[in-house]
Amino acid sequence: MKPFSDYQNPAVAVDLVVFGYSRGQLSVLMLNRKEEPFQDRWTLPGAFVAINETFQDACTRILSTKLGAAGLYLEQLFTFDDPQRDPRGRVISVAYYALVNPARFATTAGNMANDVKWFPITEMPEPGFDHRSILNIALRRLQGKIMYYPVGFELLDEEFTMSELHQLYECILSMPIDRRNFSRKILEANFIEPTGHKREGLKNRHPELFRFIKSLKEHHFHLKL
Amino acid sequence: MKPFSDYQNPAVAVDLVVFGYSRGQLSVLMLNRKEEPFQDRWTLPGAFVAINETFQDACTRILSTKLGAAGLYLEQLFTFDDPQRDPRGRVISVAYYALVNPARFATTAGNMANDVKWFPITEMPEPGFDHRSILNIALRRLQGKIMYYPVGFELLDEEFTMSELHQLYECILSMPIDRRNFSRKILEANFIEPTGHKREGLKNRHPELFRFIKSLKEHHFHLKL
DNA sequence: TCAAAAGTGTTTGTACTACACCCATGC
DNA sequence: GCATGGGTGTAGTACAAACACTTTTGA
Repeated sequence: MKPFSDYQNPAVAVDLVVFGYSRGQLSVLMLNRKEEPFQDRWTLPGAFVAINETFQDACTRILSTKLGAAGLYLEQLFTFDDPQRDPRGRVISVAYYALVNPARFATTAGNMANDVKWFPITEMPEPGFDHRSILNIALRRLQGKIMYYPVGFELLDEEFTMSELHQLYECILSMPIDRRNFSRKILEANFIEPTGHKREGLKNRHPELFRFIKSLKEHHFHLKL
Repeated sequence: MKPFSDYQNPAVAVDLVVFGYSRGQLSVLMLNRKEEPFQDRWTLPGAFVAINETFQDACTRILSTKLGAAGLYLEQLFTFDDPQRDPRGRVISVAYYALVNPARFATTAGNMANDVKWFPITEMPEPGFDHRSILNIALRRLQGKIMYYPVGFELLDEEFTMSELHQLYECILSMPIDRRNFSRKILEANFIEPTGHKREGLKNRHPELFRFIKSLKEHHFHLKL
C-alpha cells in the first residue's frame, strides 16, 4: 500500500542542540555551513530524516559524524513548522537536545571535524535559519529539567565534587545559589552518593567525591532552589 | 530551487487531543474511522499537513470541520516518529492538544458530525494507532500546565463560581484539594476577579461569580497545591 | 428549622532562607 | 600561620496543610 505517493510531502529534518559543560561553562556544538543558504554562518548540526529512520537514528548519525559520540542523553524539544523557515523549500524541523561531557570525546584534540566548534552560550554567534529560537527553547528546557532530573549525570565526570555540581547548577540556571543550602538539598534528594575518595592535588582542603546513583537514573525527584 | 524532489519524504500529519470539560467531567473528542486501517475504531481527529500549511492551520481545519469551533487554545505536545506507527506507510505525527468549552459549540445538539463523540477520559475506548500514548502525554501535560497557566479560562464559562474552578482542578489533577486552601491560593495568584454577580436559582447560598482577567492571559504564575 | 453548600479564619508544622563557624591543605 | 576553599550547624521566617465556625439560601 502506497497511499501517499499522490501527495507532496514536506521534508523532515532533525536539528540538534548539543550541550557540553567544561571549565565552568555551558557550551553548544555549532556547525559552520559550507553551502548556501547561510554559507559561512554557524548553525546547529542537523540532518534530513530518511524514510525509514527514527528521529533518534538521525540524531545518532549526526552525533557520530560530527562528534564521534554515541549513547548520549537525547530528548525531543519541539517541532518547527514555519513554511518559510528554510529558503530552499518546506522543511519541518524536529529539534532535539543532547547532553555530553566534552572531555570524553575528541574535542580539544584535532580529530573533531574542523567545521564544528563549541561555543559557550554567552559567546554565541548569531546562527542561521531559526536556530536562535531553537537554542532559546533548549536552554529553557534544560533549566526546567535540571530541577527534577539529574542532568549532571551526563555533563560531569564519573566522580565529581559537590562544588562542581554546585557550579553546574549556577551556570545552567544562571543565578547564584547558596552553597550550603544547595549541598543539603542535593544530598536529601538522594540521587548522589559519596565514593569514599577525595580529590587530591588541590592547594586547599581535598573535597569529597560523589557519583550519581545510576539505578535512580530514571527516578524523578523535585528540587526547590 | 527545488532541492528535495530527489528524496522520498515521510508524510506529516497532525493529531489533535481536544479536551472538553462539562458536568464535572474531562472529555476528549474522538473520531469513528470509516476506512481501514482501524475501521470502526475510535481515534483522535487528525489530518495530513499540506505542503504550505502550518500545523496550526491543519489543526484549525480539523476543529472547524469536526466541531465547528475556531480560535481555540492550541499547544504542541510531541512528535511521534515510529516508522511502523501507521500501517499504510511512514507517517510522522505531530500531536497537539486543544481546550474547549463544549457548551459553546454544537455538541449536545445534532449538528456535530455523527462520526465524532466526546468520551470522558475515564470511559475511553481503546483507540487505534498509537493514540493511547498521545492521550497519556496530553493528560500529563495538561496536569502540569494547570499549575502555572489559567487553563480554566478555556474550559469554563465566561463567569464561574469558585467551586466550579475547584472541581475542575480536582478533576484534571484527579486528587482531592482542600476547598478553603484552594480558594485562598487562587485568589492570591491574582488571575481571577469577582464579577460582582452571584449565581441565582440554587437551593443553597448563592455563590459569587468570578471571571478570568484576560489581560493576564499570557502571564505565568505558580500554584502550589 | 434543617440540610447543604459558601464564605472566612486560625493554628500548626515543615522547609526554605540566611547566616557563622570550624576544618583541611599548600604555600 | 595565613589564605583559600570545603564541611557542618542553627535561628528566623514564610508558607502550606489541617481544621472549625458562621452565613446564606430553598424547602
